[in-house]
Amino acid sequence: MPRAHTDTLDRLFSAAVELFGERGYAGTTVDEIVERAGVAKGTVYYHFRSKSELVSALLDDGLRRLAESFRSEIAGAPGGDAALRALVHAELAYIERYQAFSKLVMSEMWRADRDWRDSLRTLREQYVEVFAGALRRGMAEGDFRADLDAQTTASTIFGMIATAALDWLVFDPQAALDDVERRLLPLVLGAVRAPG
Amino acid sequence: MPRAHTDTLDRLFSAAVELFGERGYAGTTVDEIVERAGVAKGTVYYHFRSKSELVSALLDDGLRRLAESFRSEIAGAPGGDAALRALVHAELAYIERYQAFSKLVMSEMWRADRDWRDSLRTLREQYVEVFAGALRRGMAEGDFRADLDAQTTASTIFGMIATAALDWLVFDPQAALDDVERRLLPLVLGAVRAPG
Amino acid sequence: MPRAHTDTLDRLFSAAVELFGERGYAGTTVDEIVERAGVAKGTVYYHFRSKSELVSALLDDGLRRLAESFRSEIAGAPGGDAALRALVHAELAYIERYQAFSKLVMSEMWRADRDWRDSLRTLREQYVEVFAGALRRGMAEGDFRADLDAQTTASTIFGMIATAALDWLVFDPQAALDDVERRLLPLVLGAVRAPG
Amino acid sequence: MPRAHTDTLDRLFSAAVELFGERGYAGTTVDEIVERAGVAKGTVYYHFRSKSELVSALLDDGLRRLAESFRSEIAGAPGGDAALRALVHAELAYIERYQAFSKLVMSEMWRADRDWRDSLRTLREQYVEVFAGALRRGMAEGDFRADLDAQTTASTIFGMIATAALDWLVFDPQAALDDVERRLLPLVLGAVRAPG
DNA sequence: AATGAATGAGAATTCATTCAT
DNA sequence: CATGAATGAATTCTCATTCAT
Repeated sequence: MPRAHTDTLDRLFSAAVELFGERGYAGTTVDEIVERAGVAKGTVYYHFRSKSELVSALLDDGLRRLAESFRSEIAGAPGGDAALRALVHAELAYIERYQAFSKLVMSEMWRADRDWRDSLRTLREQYVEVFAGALRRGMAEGDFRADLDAQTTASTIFGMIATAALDWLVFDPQAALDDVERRLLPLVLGAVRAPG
Repeated sequence: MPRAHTDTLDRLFSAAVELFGERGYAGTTVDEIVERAGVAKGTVYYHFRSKSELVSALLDDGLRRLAESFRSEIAGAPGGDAALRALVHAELAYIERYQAFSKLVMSEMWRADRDWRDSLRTLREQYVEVFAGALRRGMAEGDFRADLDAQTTASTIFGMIATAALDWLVFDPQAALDDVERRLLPLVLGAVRAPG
Repeated sequence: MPRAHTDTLDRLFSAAVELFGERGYAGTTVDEIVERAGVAKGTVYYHFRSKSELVSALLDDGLRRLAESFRSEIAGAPGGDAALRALVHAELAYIERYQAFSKLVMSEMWRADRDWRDSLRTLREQYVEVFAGALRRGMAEGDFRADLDAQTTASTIFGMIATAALDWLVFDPQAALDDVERRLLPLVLGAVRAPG
Repeated sequence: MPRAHTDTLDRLFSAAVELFGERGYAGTTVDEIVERAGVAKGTVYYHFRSKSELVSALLDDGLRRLAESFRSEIAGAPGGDAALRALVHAELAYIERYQAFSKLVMSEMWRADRDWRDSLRTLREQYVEVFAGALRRGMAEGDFRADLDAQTTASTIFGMIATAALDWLVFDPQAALDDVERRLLPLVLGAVRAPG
């Protein structure tokens, strides 16, 4: 029964990402994960060499999903401005859908000494590159200011969206995503648009 | 050889904040803290009921410092625009000076079930209020767009500055603070300024 | 090498009861227990939430054994007098066989603020009730004085036997149980028998 | 001011005996003692070499008091029977007055490995000897059974009274001492009196 | 005579990992 | 594939004791 395998892994992934998001990597125990997943403790070590390999797999998985989400969102955008709007929407939607994963990433991003450090670096490079691409298009089209440094602007805007989204989820959870987007979008566009 | 009370606590605080910033709360052991502080293990438990109470005290202390820094920075600013520039500078300077504390705050801000949850809430409210004040002045003076929601804009801009600063410290540490500020300031001002 | 579940718990129980009997609860370390039991330290915490829960389990176990021992002893006794003789014998035999447990109970019985307080209360109620039953039979049959208060007499006689037995074990260990019983029985019977 | 010294020691003694009675020797910390006594921690080590020396001093003190109480009580008793009645009264009164000390003694009496083991042995020998003296007088006068072993009977009766008294204090504290004595006395006298 | 900050060895508890089934 | 009892090193926390004041 091939379903069984996938099912077990899915339960493990969901439980792990939720808990890591809530309590952080070091603050989450394997016991808590297996309890929430409803599987036995040995099962984790049947599928993964260690706790840190579990988190690596988790990051790689989430990373793949984020990249896909960004790429498909930006695909049909006619210009840099439209692409940036689409990315704001995509990032907010992603964070809403994968809250736990997003919290995990924001909490562990600045750590120095982790085994899965590289997964996070790759994650960051990918999304920064997608944002930077949209920015460069907008600059080339004259919509965005020409003096922007695409790289740093990209990571700054990514962080701006991420903190706004998490702030909303944690401190004002009953607000609608649409409202958040409506308030955030002018700030993002204002930050990069050419004046006049 | 008993030390002066303040000295012992200072050493403990410095060591703890550095390590928590580097490795997170759960990733840091009390042994590591006391070794770096050069005090005995019992000393932590003489002054604090537990490891988590040490973090609370740490947060309260850093919070006080941040609020002071903001208030003194903003004091002489002639208007909303100048105040916002001053706050960008102050936040960057604070994060550079208290890197470890800043990482700690960013890592723990989104956690749900921590003992020091309240300290973090208070911290957030205070700095959001300072930013919101500057924004309201700028809106009243016509420099900033009139349709801004001061609260959410404030927290978004704070997060924008914080992620930019941490990104710089972690991924591009040899860059100068001045450069970061020069690249960041137009984005922040563009985000809130009235067009035209 | 995992052992059968029952075996591990048995070894833990035996080791713990011996040590608690010798040194008291607070005077016994978990390290000493696991060393004597020949298991790893984590095993205690796999089976019990804490050291104090181990004591509770121990008390509940010993309590069950004592109740069984009393009930089977008294079963065939033809009258109150015979039942009381049987109980004296049963209690002495129990204390000789479960010395450590008995010392533990006598040491902790008068404590106010323990986690296992309820286990001890139940223990006391059960044995007092068995003694009181025998006393009531003897009173109804006219062998025992009619003015006895069955409850308080029961607990007094239980304590009388217990202190005599422990005194013997601690201060005169080479004496035979038979001798102790021979010297004790007239005192017990004299205490309750109707004169004449 | 010579009062001060005595006062401090008194507070220390009271606090220590109460806590040792409630929680046992090993279960009581020096911190708890000094907190209840309202003195600083160093004070204990100014007056005593160690925690175990404090308990030794405590035992010696209580022991002296018990011996005095017994001796004065028995002094005017005309015969063995009257002396035994007086001792029952004295022991009950002592336990009521020095509850904590009594609990301490009963809880630690059966331990093997204590520093102050000898103090307890001496205590036991003294009170057993007083009871044995009364018994011997009663046997000589023909009031008590001639086949009693004075030593074991003495310790048994002491334990009988002690457990009855503690049982009363712990499990039925609102009862009056007089009632306890009235119910206990016939049992004690019945245990040793010559029949007929 | 008394204090209380500081100590560090030792005790309780946690937790990632292993392995026989 | 999956289990869960067992492990033991690492970790948090305790507490009797010291000592400069």
